[in-house]
Amino acid sequence: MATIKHIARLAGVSPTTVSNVLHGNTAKVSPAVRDRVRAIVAEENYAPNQGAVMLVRNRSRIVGVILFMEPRSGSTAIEDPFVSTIIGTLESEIRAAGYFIMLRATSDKDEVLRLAATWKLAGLVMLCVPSEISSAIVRRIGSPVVFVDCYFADDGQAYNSIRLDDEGGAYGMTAYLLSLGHRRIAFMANAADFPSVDSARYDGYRRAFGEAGLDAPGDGLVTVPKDLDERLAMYRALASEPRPYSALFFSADFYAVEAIDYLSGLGVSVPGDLSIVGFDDIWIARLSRPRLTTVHQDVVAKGKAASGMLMRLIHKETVDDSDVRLPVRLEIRESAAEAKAP
Amino acid sequence: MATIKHIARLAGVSPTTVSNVLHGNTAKVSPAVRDRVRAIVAEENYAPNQGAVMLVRNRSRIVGVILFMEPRSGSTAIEDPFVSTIIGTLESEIRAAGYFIMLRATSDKDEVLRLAATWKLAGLVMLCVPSEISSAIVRRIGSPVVFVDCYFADDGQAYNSIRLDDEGGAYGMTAYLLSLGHRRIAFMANAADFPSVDSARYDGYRRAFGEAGLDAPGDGLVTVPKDLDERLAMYRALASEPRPYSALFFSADFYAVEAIDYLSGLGVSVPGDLSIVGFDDIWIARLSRPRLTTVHQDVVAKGKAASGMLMRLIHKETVDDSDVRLPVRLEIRESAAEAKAP
DNA sequence: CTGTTAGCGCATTCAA
DNA sequence: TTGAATGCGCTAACAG
Repeated sequence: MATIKHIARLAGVSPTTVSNVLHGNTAKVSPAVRDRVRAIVAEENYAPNQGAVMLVRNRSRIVGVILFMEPRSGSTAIEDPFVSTIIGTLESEIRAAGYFIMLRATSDKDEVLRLAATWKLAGLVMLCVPSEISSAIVRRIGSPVVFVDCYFADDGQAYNSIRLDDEGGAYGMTAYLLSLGHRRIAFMANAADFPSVDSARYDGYRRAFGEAGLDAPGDGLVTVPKDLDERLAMYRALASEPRPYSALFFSADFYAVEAIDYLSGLGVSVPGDLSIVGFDDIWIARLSRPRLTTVHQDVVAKGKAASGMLMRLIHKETVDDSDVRLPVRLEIRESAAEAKAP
Repeated sequence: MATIKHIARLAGVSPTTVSNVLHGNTAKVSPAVRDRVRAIVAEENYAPNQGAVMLVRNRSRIVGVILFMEPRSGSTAIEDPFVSTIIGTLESEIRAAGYFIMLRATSDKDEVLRLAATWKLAGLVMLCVPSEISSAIVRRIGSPVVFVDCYFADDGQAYNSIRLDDEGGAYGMTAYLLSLGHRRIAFMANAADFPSVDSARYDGYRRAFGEAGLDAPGDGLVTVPKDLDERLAMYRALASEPRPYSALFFSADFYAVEAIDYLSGLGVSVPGDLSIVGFDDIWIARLSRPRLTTVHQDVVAKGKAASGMLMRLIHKETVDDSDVRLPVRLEIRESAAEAKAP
């Protein structure tokens, strides 16, 4: 293992000089020495011991990417296509910025705190964290944190946040369904606890009814179970006559695609018998049959925004907008159609 | 930031004693002191400075997860559903073993070497690495490495490897297609350069023909372009009359699903006009219409096997089987049917 | 322009 | 049973 001391010995200079060359403090080093040292550094394949760097700077070049995990949701949320896309984008952005990625799935705020402390993390990106947790973390952590797709309690704290125009997207989709003549529209979400992505989308859903001079159905909010079997039972109930709804607006494409697939198997025609739409536009949305009408978001832009904001925070540059709301757009494909006349 | 020294001061003992308590060297510490120190450690939320630990042990508790990336393939391979599933599994397994995950996508062997050196990695898991690279890495790295889904040049080196029975799986699928009466079967892969996953699967394809007393078509190996537009052009060519093949055996579900979708849009009936099958059984395979007939692999088992083997290597335990071949099975769904009589 | 030195937090050896 | 001393590799302040 090449060390600075080792390089210095080979070059016949002191460790400090090597360190200066490595850090580009070339003003302090003669060109001849600089080139000689550089050659040896390259030749010996020198790589700094990041442990030593951490120790002396009290900071590492690691960015923690924290994936919030439901306590009981078994193994892995990473295979969610949305999550994997954002992780992929974050990886390439953070790497390009010269940092290293530590990936961790957890549901425990203390674990996040411990991770940041033990590795002296340069910063963190937190995905899909509920508000109690983000609040506790922001209050007690030393490193800069950027939250992606999180909503926060109104507790007067400052959060650096990248999210979507969830309310507006859901508003647009609901307005579109209303324009097709649907009135019995269900908003389907895991849980619309306030504040959260789902609650913001639910707000948009209700606003669309309100602005159309209509009341949202009293039973318009439907909880999607996490358990697959329970979910399939729910799909069956939604399909059986008399159909309780004419359109299902899922807050996540994943479930929408699953529902389309399952209901097609049951002989329900989508969108002939039932319109089904989603939110997110994950890449399989256009592979489903019929292709899913959904709300499109730009996940790559989201990853870039998150990593860009984090880097500015790390470098203590000013962040003009610390609550970015990325736009979304309605992506009309085939899974929603005009409501049948009653 | 709580340090050992800090804890020691609070407990009125020496740093050494605190260290002994933390490491469970309880034989050297009186029970009273032990409990007092433990209480303070918990209260102060002590977390060791991993930089210092790295420095003194010359080893970190980080496992590198390296995702091989085609040099020109743009951003992110992580969103490949197979890759995201295996990363998710690795994350949970490695975390459970008490290690941290450093995720990195790269196509550069020197970068891998530098990563291992600079972070004193405890071990590495390398995904889908071509043989030239694995050979160079294994020769020059200090840390244990487990390769997942890699094939190796016959260079006499020892590789720790987890992979599938690729040859057998492709054999089984091809035999199945032959039993349906297909003869004009194309084997569709990005590149069947030897040695690789694709070449092993291609071997299985040819063996099935051989054992049936048949010759594989001379034009049986078809290269799938990486570029989407080129791929779509190829699908069109495959669909136009006279159809060059009656069945397409894709070496990856991803392309099979894409082809089914695209060709359905062109009015080609699958499997009526053309049988299409895949390999891997990614989760969207059962969402496609028709559902994809494919070769199923157990990705979770693969992740567990990889992490388990790596942990044994890290702890210098003996590894009985350093070249694990996980079984696969034919998953017959709907996308392949009997060949039409000519 | 170059070298000497101190100290970051921890594990470990040796001494008490 | 406890503590003092050492050194891991590096950066930065300072001295030459």
